[in-house]
Amino acid sequence: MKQLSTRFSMAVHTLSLIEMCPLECTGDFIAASVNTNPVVIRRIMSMLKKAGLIEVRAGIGGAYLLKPADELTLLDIYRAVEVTEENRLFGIHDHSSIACPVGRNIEQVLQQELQEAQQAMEQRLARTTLQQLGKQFVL
Amino acid sequence: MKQLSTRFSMAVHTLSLIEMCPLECTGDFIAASVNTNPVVIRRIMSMLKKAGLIEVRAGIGGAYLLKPADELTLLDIYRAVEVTEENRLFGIHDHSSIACPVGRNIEQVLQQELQEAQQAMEQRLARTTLQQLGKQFVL
DNA sequence: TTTAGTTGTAACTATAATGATTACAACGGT
DNA sequence: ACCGTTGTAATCATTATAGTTACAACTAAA
Repeated sequence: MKQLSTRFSMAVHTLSLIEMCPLECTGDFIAASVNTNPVVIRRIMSMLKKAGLIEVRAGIGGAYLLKPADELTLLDIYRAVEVTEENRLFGIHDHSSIACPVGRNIEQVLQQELQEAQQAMEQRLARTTLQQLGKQFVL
Repeated sequence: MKQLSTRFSMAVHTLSLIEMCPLECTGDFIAASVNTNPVVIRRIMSMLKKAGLIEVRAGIGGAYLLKPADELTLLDIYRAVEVTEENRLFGIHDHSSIACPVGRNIEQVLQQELQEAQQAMEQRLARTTLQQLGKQFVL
């Protein structure tokens, strides 16, 4: 199976840099640290801006956090860049046969279970802040 | 972002049917209940067989569980059909700049965090058995 | 006001996973 | 031998991803 996209990790990388040097790191600078194309970073910054996590200075360059780093969790970042339909991580096949007891119930039953599994993951992400991550970056 | 593939939910559906009528439901029968092509089901049954969850009767048709339904968890099924590189759900960008404090640490730091988030999800899946699901199928 | 550097997007590409489908060989009970 | 089934290869359309080029819009500084 395919892994979740690297947008999430690139977004965390981006925000970590913005936290450390709010007004200095341009899209090109971040792209060099992430080692990707600047447009990829600009797209991610655009999503972070839409989610209300950062403010970007058009023309002049640089960005800054709209929330203190100790209130910005990995879940906030995850939700900003990894958006799924109905906010559901797991895909469930539909149009099962209603003539079959399993087919007629599987969607609802699984939906409940998988939702809880997804929440377990998200709650773990919510327990880590950008600030906590920053402390782990060895200079 | 894209949701996780529906192989997982189709596998749960398949195993639920096998539990209810072990030797009767052929690939074609299951495919009709799931409402997909029989080959899709055969591929999933092939993965479940490789994972040691079922035994399939070639030629004659039908299958049966190799573990009691109250010992077969959603995590077993998930691991049988949703296989990622290194068993990691989250993708992390690599080749970050080692000249940057963030770039040189981000991979390891995030790897640790995301591994724990993944485990939180998997532990939740491990708490539900196929038997528990079966009780929820209203006749 | 011009210039240089930056952000914001659209457009295009290559790659890969997914799910569906056809085709056919191999199997096994009747 | 026959018929229904499993096993698997091959192909296809669709879609997300990440990279890339191109260019308009913005802002400060010269």
